[in-house]
Order: sequence, then C-alpha cells, then structure tokens
Amino acid sequence: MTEPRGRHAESAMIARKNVEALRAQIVQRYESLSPRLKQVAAYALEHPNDIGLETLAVIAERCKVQPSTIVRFAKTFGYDGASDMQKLFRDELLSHAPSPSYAERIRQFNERAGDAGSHSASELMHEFVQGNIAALQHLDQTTQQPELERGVKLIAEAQAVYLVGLRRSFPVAAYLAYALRHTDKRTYLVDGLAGMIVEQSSMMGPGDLLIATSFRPYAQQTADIVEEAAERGAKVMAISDSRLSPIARRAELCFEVKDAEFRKFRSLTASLCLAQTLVIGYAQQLTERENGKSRA
Amino acid sequence: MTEPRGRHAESAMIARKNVEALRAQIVQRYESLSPRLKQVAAYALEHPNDIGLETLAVIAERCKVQPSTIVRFAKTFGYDGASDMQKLFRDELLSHAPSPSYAERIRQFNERAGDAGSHSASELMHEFVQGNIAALQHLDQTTQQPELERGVKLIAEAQAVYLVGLRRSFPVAAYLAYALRHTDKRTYLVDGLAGMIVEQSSMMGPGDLLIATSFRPYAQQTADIVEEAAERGAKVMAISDSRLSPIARRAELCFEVKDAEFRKFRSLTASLCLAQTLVIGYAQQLTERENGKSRA
DNA sequence: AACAGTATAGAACGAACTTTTCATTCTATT
DNA sequence: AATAGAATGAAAAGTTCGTTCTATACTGTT
Repeated sequence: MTEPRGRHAESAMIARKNVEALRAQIVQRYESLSPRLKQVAAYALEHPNDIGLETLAVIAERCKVQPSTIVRFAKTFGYDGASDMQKLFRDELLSHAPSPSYAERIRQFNERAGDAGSHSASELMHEFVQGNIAALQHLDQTTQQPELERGVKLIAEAQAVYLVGLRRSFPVAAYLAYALRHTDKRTYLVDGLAGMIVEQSSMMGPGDLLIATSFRPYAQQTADIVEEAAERGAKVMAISDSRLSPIARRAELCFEVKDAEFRKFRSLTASLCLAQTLVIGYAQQLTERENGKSRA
Repeated sequence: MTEPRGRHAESAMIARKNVEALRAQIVQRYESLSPRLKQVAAYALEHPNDIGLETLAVIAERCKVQPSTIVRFAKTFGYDGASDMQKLFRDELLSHAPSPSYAERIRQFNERAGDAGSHSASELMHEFVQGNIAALQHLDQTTQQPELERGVKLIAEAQAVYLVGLRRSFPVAAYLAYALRHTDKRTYLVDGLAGMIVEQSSMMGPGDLLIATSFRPYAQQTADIVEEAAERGAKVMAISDSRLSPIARRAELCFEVKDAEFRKFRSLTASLCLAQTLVIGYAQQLTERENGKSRA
C-alpha cells in the first residue's frame, strides 16, 4: 500500500481538525499541486458549502474533473477519502449553525445585539456595512429615472469626457476614468499632476462633458474647473452632496448623493454605485446600438 | 395505491415551500400524529440541521424509530420521500449559511445581470444596489474579527504604509492613501507615475507595510511589487478576491473580498468598506491611546 | 371476543454513491 | 528520441443509502 502522506504529514494532521486549517494548507500547498488538484483546491476555497453538502459527482461536475480526482485531492491532504473530508466541511457548516432551534436562534441574536457599545473591529465593520446599505437604498429611492437617463445621454453625446475629483472624491473620478476607458469614449482624468490642473482643464471645449465630483468641504479647485468648463462651452455633470454646492450651480445635471459617514470619514459606496450605473448604462446603450446596426 | 395526502393536501403544498411553513404544519398537526410520527416531529423541530445533514439511518437512530418511519413522516407532510424533505432543510441551512450563501446571491446577481437584455437606467441602478448590498453583507459575514484586528495592528506597527493598486484596484489604493493621510501615519501611494513604479517600491524596508489590492485578472506589476516588498523585509497585507491570487501568497494577511460584478465592471463597494473599516479601526485605536495617555 | 383498519418493525431491494483499479496521456530527464 | 514516473480519465467494484414490501402488533368498534 502506498503512503499518501509525505513531508506534509504533520501539517495534514492539523488540517484534519478544522476547515480553517485546511484552507491554510490548501493555500500553502497550492502551487505544488497538479493542475486538476488545483481546480479542486480553488473550488474548495470558493464553495466550501458545496464540498460539504453535494455528492462527489456534483462537485466533480462543477470542478470539471472526475469524481476520483476529488478522492485523490482528499487523500493528498491526509484524509482517508473524500467522505472523510466532507465531514469536516459539514461540521463547519453546523458549527456556524444558523438555526439550531428557535430558542437558540433568538438567544444568539440577543447576545449579539446586547454586547454592542464597545467598538471591536468587527463591530465597526458591521456598522459600516449597515450604514452603507442604508446609503445605497437611499440612493436607489431618491434617484430619478429621468435624471439617470439624462446622465447617460450626456455621456453618450460627449465628444470627450473629462473627470475631476480631488481629495476624498478622487477615487470616484478614478473609477469613472477606469470604467469609461473600457468603452470607446475618449476619457481624461484631470488629476492635477505636476500642478497642471489648469492646463489639463483648458483642453475642454464645446461638445465635451466634465463630470465633477465634490463633497463638503468643497475643494476650491474643483469649483474653478467647473467654472472653466462652463465658460469654454463644455457641459457639466455634478456628483455632490448638495444641489447648492459650488459645483452643482453651474452644472447641467446634478446627482445628489448622501454617502454614509463615520467620524469624518466619508464612505464612497453610494457615489461609486451611481458612477457604475452611469457607465454601464452608457455601455449598454452602445451595445444595443451596435446590435441594432448589425441587424439593420 | 393509497393517497397519503388527505384534507391537509393544500397546506402540505404550502409547507413544501419553506421550512418555516413546515414547522407551522408540524405544530398544527402534531396531536393527530401517531406516536412514532410524533417522535419524528419533535426531533424535526428541535434538530432541523440534523434532518438536513444526516442520513436517514442516523436520524432514525436518534429518534429511536426505524428509517422507514422517517419516510412515512415525510410522505404524511406531502413530500415524495424523505430525501425530498431533506432538500428543504438543506436549502434552509444554506440560505441562513454564514458565508457562501451570500456568495451565491452575488453569483446569482451576476448571472441575472449577465443574461439580461435591455434595462432602463433605474432598473440597472436597482440591480446594482441589490448586488452591492449582497456583497456588503457577504463581507460582514465572512470577515473574521481576528483578521481585522491583525490588519489594524499591522497598520499601527508600520513605520510607513505603502499602497499599491493598479487599474481597477486603483481607487481602493487611492482611498486608503487619502484616508490614512488623515492620521499621523506616513503613507505613500505607489502609483507608477512616470514609470517610476520600481523606484517607488524600492523605498520599502523592514518595518514598513505594503497594502496591495488586486483582483482578477491580476496585474503582474502588483505581484512584482509584493514580491519586492517581501524580499526587502516589509510586511504585506493583501486585499484580493482569492487567497490563491499572486499577491495573497506572499502576504502576511489576506482579506478575501467578493465584490459585485456586472459585465466585467467590478464594483468596489465591499473593498472600500473593508478599507474604511481598517483605517477607522486604526484611527480609533490612536484616539483611545491618546486618551489613555492624557488621563495617566 | 372477533374483526377491520391502522401503525410499526425489520428485511429486502434497487439506486446512487464512493472508492479503487487500470489503461492512457502527459512531462521531464537522459 | 527514448523512457521512467506522475497525472489523468474511464470504468468496474464495493459500499451505503433511501425506499418499498410484508409480516406482525396495536387500537377501537361491533
């Protein structure tokens, strides 16, 4: 009988104990695995629940390997067989058990709710998540369909799109630049590199669109660029937290976004979601027109 | 052939849909059940997870009944067989499941979004909002408290923090740079400006921390910088979509983030929420220490 | 007390599943 | 170019599992 455990014997024994250890094992040994075993490894990391619940045939089919490969994988990591490994994942699923029983569920919930107040890192995250979800839902409720369509239309009609967003708004502008460059639209990120912000924005002209993002406290430079764009005949779309903001006043169209905020640190979740909607809305319109043309 | 469905036929059909309805059914009909079926009913209410995960033989043994009794129980409540009923409990387990259920939701979101034809702009936004919410909840559920704390600690202990994220990951790095500069931490954004990416990253040394962000398809340059950081003795924190990614392997700590995605356009919502948590976690720790000092 | 109808236990069966085996393909080395 | 060794795919072998069937025990009625 061949011995499947090599120099990984001890560590494999550790991996037998819990899924977390196994995950670590998989990551550590990933590079040394054969191609098929890599497939299984990746799937195991991505879909641990499937490993625990589905049959080998199903898992194999989803990994695009033979059932026997799953067994080989399990043995490689020190298990007697695939079933043996599956037990581990199953137990894990149970240990995180969501609904042991009604009483238990309610008890756990109360415990979690009860010890709020102190701010451990994961409590912080939980708060942000809740705040960001609220911000997203607010965005969804308050954003008007016609405004979105006007936004997409502005992008579609622009010869070129200039993007500006400084300081905390910079990631929004950067995301828009990245995303729009995946379409055929000429896109320029006004980043003020080498103090050339004036020079960069002096390129704008009629037929162009400036998408300006700015939140309180508004950067003066952003307002200046909006001003310049308007004077040069470019259209302006604003993403801001108020229609009264300096960049909103000269704008053709203004999206008012209320992002979650926590101790001076503004989240950008809602703004980015809006940005994504605009870009994909535009990309979709492009696709449809192409299809329309090719069909016609 | 006898018809197991009696006057409970319609309600049994409802019970088929979800565990909650079945529980109600069981409670309602409990008194009219035979002794053995009562045993099974009680067990099903108390240990729904067992019903979903264990084999009939095991469940039967724990109920102190024959396996065939479980089958009769299932048929009494309108299922084709015990396996049919088990599926229900299994799905329930998965839907409340800790991690991959949300991953599943994100996946489903992506699928739905993928095969969609044309959408109005506000429908698009609604879908993004839902997808992003799912991604945020997934983040909250899968991120481990100890990992977050290690992340904050890594930042706190670093002499300087270097940030890298190219292409679609750039906004994350930019946001981290912006946010961290509002603390006292020395922060450098490795942006590869003027082709100086190698020069910029050669500044790193022992005691420094590199926070690298990269998503599929991974930028080779980002992996190179991680490599260089590790060789120069700097610690590495990775924000990525897989622990198997090139940047994750050399990392001290890796956060696995599943962002919503729509036709190649990855959202950054979850990644940014994680970034925010880390920074504010660090900022809070700073504040607490200052307060501690001033009181002493 | 006998009987009809129902419930239960246990064995038996067939289907599905995991594991093993073996032939073939691939890869690296000489 | 040849060959040894590893990796893989396909299928057989062996096991486990869910379901059904039947004999028996129970319950309530006449």
